[in-house]
Amino acid sequence: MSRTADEPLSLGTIPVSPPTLADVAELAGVSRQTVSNAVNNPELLRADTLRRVQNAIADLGYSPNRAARNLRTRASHLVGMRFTPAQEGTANALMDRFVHSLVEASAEAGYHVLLFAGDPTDPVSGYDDLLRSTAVDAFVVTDTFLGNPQATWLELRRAPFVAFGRPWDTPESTHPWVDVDGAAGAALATDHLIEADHTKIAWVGWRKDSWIGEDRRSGWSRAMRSRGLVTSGLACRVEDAVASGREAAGRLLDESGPTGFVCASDTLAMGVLHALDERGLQPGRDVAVVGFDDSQVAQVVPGGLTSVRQPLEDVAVEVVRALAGLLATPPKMVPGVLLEPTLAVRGSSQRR
Amino acid sequence: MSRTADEPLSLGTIPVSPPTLADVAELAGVSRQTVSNAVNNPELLRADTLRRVQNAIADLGYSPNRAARNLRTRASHLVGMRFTPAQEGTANALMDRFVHSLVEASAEAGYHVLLFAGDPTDPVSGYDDLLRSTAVDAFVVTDTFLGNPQATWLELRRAPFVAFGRPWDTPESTHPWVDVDGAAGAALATDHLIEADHTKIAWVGWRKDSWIGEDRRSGWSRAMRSRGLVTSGLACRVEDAVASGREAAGRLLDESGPTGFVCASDTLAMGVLHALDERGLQPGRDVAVVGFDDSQVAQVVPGGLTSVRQPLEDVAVEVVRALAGLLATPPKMVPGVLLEPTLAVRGSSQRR
DNA sequence: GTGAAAGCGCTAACAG
DNA sequence: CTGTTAGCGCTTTCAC
Repeated sequence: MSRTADEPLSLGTIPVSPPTLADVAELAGVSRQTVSNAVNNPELLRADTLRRVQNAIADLGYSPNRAARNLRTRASHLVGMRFTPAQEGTANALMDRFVHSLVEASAEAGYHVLLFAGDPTDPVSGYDDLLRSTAVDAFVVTDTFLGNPQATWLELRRAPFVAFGRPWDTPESTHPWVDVDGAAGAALATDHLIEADHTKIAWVGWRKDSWIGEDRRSGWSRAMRSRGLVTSGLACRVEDAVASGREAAGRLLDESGPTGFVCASDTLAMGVLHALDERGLQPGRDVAVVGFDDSQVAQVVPGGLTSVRQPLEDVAVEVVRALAGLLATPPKMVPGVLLEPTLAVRGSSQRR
Repeated sequence: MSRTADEPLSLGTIPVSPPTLADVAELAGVSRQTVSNAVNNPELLRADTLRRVQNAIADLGYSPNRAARNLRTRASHLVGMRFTPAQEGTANALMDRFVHSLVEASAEAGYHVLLFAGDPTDPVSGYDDLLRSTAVDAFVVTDTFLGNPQATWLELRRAPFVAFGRPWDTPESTHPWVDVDGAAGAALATDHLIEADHTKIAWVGWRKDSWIGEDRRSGWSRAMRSRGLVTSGLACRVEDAVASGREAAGRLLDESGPTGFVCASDTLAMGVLHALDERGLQPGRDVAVVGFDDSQVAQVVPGGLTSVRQPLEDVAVEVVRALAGLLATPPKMVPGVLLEPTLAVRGSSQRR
């Protein structure tokens, strides 16, 4: 069952072994090294030699063996990203949209994205093995909802990584990061409602232990105050779930009678829509609602849900840019990058 | 245990070079091969030797270098999956849910998932390079909405792959596949409405060139006919978009007055909800609606959208099982696997 | 500009 | 059971 002399045989479903540098060299009548140069440093070759080699490469359908190249260059051209299951019932498909963008942006920089699972209870699981086995060149760290132990851990190990999300809890961190200005987003949403003559605008946000949540909330309160509008009695902090948003909206409606809601997530905003629905109030006409993240839910719900949209495509591009900087020789450290969100205006915030 | 004399230096952000087999061997006082055996064939070692080696491995934090192992074993333990951007405004986050499951299922089988981008206009782009550079051991092919040129292409190259989706257009294919019985799902939805005493149940489906769409449609018509219910004038085929679903539902409502809708997707079902909304009809109470795919939209839309749910976790497990079979020596070909969907019942199909 | 030699870290085959 | 030998396919010196 072993490979004899020159005959590459098909092992199970695996096709004949692909051509190697040596095969190309033989066909082109040059040495292996010259083929390598043709691939990696074409400017070193004489024009006609180069063409001859390139023809041989094309004829054979040669592509350098990744494992061999990785071993030699000590680089895998892979970026690892932990991909934990989104909890169901949450409108938060944000990460998925980001992954798509990341895959595309990485491809342009010559990188592939390696997804790995991790024990949800251990924020650091999965990284260690990939790092020690040099399976990836760097990581993209995303799940920074509550603090960011991964960043601290990776920094300690001097592993190259870029975070999507600021190091809220560790301001002394020096790793590259890319983030979206949540406060600006919430302010954008609030201003949008204020311009439509709303004055009692409520905030439905996340538990206080979420840095992101507090950031977004600050945008709401800043926008309100800058227009001289009161905020007291108009805010609440709950779990990120439809039911929580519904309850919170019901309570706020009963107690303070807001005419507008700005929410920390589309999930919460959907909860607000539920509450309006129950009371026979129509979104947009009676009460304005703005969500956050511009999920698919916001886009297809009847009437449409106005929502703050994060520029995830740009985030991915910046992440890859930072990654490329980290991995360059010498490394070029890219400082933190903060991007501005936009507002996708739909029926839930407009009188029809 | 720290490194001796020739201390590897830190290159930029790259940490000290990780320990190798030789380092472990030296520390444990055995040969490199013994360490390799301790990792790959522990049963070959004497208990005390094994323990000594394992201690050394733990002390050093050793993990086999992937590239070297890949080169030697001609396997990367990576499965490639093309990840094309989902079109926005579509409730179809199905693939994302699948990817999550796939990552988890793969991890248990010792595989990581490599995502790659591809030119959306060329269904085969991206595969070729990965295959020739032996960067992945196999592929998971998913985007089989309209036919499946990838499968044919990969089969021709004898590349190992498993498809999520049946080879509708190439029944002569012999590759492994896993799919969900769409006809059964639609029948499930239809029966659900029939049991609630609906008799005029409409079908809102996809363009006729979609095999999947026709399959699902057949489940509806079969269920209707088996109860002696008429189907004529109750079906339409449109683009998979909210607006199309809305128009189609409006037309059907005006012309045939159905009291129930079964849709080929949640996106279309959302369109139906729009149409009901416009006419002041309440989903569930006045008209029943069932979607397909149980997207997050179905879960969070006010009232909830009843939807056919594909068992994606199981699909992923079966895909990995088939993959493992393909990659085993000798390969064990797994035949096609067809899984049954379930129905997630929510407000849109129940009188409240 | 091109070629020859060396070796990245690992594991398959064999010898002891 | 353990150690020795060889080489996966590639790139990095360094001669020519």
